[in-house]
Amino acid sequence: MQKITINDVAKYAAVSKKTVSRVLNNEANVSDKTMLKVKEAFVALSYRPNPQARGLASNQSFLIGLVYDNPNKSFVSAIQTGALEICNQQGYHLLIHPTDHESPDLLDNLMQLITQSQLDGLVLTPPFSDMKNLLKMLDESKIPYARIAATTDKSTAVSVISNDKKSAYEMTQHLISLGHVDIGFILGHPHHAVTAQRYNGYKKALSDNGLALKKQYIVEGRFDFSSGEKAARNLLGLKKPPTAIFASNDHMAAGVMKVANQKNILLPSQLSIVGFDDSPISEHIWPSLTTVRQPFKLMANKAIEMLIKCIRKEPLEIKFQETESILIVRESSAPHQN
Amino acid sequence: MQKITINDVAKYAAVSKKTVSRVLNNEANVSDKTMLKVKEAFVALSYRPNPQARGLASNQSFLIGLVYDNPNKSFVSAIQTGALEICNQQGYHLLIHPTDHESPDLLDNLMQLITQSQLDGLVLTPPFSDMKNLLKMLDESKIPYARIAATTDKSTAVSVISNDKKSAYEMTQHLISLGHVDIGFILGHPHHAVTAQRYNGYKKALSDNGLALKKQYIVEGRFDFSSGEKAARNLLGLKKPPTAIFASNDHMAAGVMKVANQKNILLPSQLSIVGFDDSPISEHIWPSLTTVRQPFKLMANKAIEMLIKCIRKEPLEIKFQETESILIVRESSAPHQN
DNA sequence: TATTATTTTGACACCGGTATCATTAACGTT
DNA sequence: AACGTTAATGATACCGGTGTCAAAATAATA
Repeated sequence: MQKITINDVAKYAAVSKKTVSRVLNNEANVSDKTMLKVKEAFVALSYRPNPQARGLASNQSFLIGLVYDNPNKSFVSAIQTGALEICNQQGYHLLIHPTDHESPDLLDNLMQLITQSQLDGLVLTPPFSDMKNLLKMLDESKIPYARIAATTDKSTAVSVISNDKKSAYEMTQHLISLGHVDIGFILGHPHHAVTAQRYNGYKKALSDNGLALKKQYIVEGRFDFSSGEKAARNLLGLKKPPTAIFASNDHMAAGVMKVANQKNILLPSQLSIVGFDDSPISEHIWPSLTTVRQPFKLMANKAIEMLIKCIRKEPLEIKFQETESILIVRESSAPHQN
Repeated sequence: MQKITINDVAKYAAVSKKTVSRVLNNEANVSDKTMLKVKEAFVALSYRPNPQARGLASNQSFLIGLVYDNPNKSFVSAIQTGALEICNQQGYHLLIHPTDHESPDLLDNLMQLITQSQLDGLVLTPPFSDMKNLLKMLDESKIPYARIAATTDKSTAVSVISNDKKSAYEMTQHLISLGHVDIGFILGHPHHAVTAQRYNGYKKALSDNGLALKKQYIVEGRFDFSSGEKAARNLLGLKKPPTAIFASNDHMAAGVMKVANQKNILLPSQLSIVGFDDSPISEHIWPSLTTVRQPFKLMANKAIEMLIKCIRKEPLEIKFQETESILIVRESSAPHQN
C-alpha cells in the first residue's frame, strides 16, 4: 500500500509524466487515445495527485479562507456547510476564520492570514461583505474573493446579493395585513449594511400603506439578545406601546419575547413579535417566531463556485447573483386585537 | 515584494540552506552562533517558510481534521474556536468536517478524508469520541488522533475526558436541595456515550439522598428540541407529574419549556426545568435555563495541544486530561411549592 | 601532541508535481 | 512528393523545502 505518484501512472500508461499532468489538468492538445490510456491508469492505480506537490509547482495552495464575525453564529453553520460542499467537490480546502469585525488590526490580521497561509481565495460574510476599506485592501492585493449576502453590487468582486429590503418589506406588509398599525422596529448593528436595508424595507411598506413613520417606534439594537431586551423595555414602556414589534434579527426578537413575558403580556394575542434570519432559536422559543429565511447554504454554494472560477481564471458570465428569501410565518404573529 | 525563500535566508546568513532548515525545525546540533545569525536573517527578511514545500519534502500536510456531528451545533462553535487557537499558533490548519454519525458509510468517508487530504491528525467530538468501531479503524490506520469529551480513558489515543456523571449528580443534587422529590429525567441520544453518564449521575444522586428511582419519570430523548417536547408531553401527562424535569441537554429542556407554556404551567414556580451544555439558547429563553457549562474551548485547546505533540512524536507525559464543568444556576430552577 | 570521538556544517539528491521548450508526429497545400 | 503548419509528446529544469551522508570543525582522550 505505498503511495502512487505521477511517475507510476506515467509508467503504467507508457507516457511521460508531463502528459499525465496534462490529462490531470484538462489541458488541450492531448489526443483522445492517450487521454484514455492515462485515465485508465488513474483508475487502475487509484491515483490521487498530491496537493502539496501540485501547489508547490504551480504556486497554489488550494486553500480558501472563510471570514466571519465571531459572535455572530446564527448563519455561520449553514454557510460553512454550503461552502464545504463545493470546496470538497472542487478539490479545495476551506479554512474557517472567525474574527472580530471591530478589531482595530483587522486588516493586518487578514492580510497576514492571506500571505502566511497562501490562500488562493477568500470568502466574506456579513458584515465583512460590505466593509469598504476591507474590500479596497483586497482589491489592491489582487487576491480573488467573493462576498456573501452583500447589499450592493458596486464591487469588483463576485458577489451573492441579498435583497433584505424586499424581505423586510414583505414582513412589514404581513404585520400590516394582520391589522397592525403601530409597529415597532428594532434596528440592527450599525456596522452591518443589512441594517439599513431592513429598515428601508420597513419604511417603504409603511409609506406604501399610508401609515406614518413614528419616531418613537424606531429603536436601536445591535443584533444580540440583550440589545433586544433593552429595545423592548424601551418600546413597551411607551404610553402607547406598539402592538407589533419587528426586530431586525431573531436574537433580538427573542429578547423582546423575554421582556414581554416578564411584563405578563400575552403572546401573540397582545403583541406580535417577528424577527429575521430564521436562526435555530426561532423554532425553539415559545411562541415560535415568524421570521425570514435566507438561503445561506445556497448563497455559500454560489459564492464558492464563482470564487473558484475566479481563481482558475475561467470566464465568468455573471458576477452578481441574487437569491430568494422567504417569509416563514409561525406562531408569534397574530391579528391585531382592539 | 517578491517571495523570500530559504535560499535567500541562507545567502543572507551565509550558511547552507540545510542549516537554515535546521534552525527552522529546532533540530539539535546547531551552534548558538549560527542559530542567532539565521534567526536574525528570519526577521530581517521577514521570512515565512512555504508550507507546501515543507509538506512535500517531509511528507506532512500541516492539516488537522475536526470531525463533528452535523445537526449538533451547540458546542461546535466553541470547539472550533478553541481548536483554531492552538492550530494557528502551532502552524497547522484546521479542516472542519461535519458528518452524520448515523451515516452507513461513515468509516469509508473518514478514511477517504484522511488519505485524500493527507491529514496529519484528526480530532473527534461526541459522539465520535466514543464510537468503538471508528476508534478501532483509526488505531489500525496509525493516524494520530485526539478525542474531545470522551467518557472513558480506555483508548490508545490522547483524550480530554469529561466527567458528565459528576455534573449530572450535582445538578440533581441542586434540584433535591430545592425540595424536589419527583424529578423527571429525559435521556439523551442513545448513540452518545454521555447519555449513560448523565443518567448515572442522576440515579446516584437520587439513591444517595434516599429517593426512589421511579420508572415513569425516566423518558427517552434524542438531544433535539422536538424529542424534548415529546418527552415533556409524556411526563406532564402523568397523573402525578414531576415537579422538576432534568433534560439531558438544553435543546430538550427548551422543548419541555414550550410544552409547559402551552399547558399554562407557571415557570419556574410550578415546574423547575434544567438542562445541560449551556447552549446559547439557555440564556435566550424565558425563564433562562439552569444548566451545566462544559469548558469546550479549553477542551479543544488541550486536545489539539496533545494531538500536535503526538504528530511531532514528542514525548507526552499525560494522555488523558480531565476538565471541570460548572453548574450555572439561572431562573428556571426554583424551590418546590406544595 | 597525536589520536579518536563528537559536533557542526554543507553538497546534493529527492519529494511529486508543473513550465518551458525542443522534438516528433500528423495534417494540409501546392 | 516535398513542403510548411499545427498538434502531440517528452526531456529536463524547477518550485522550496527536507533527508542522507560525508566533510570539516571542535572536543575528548590517550
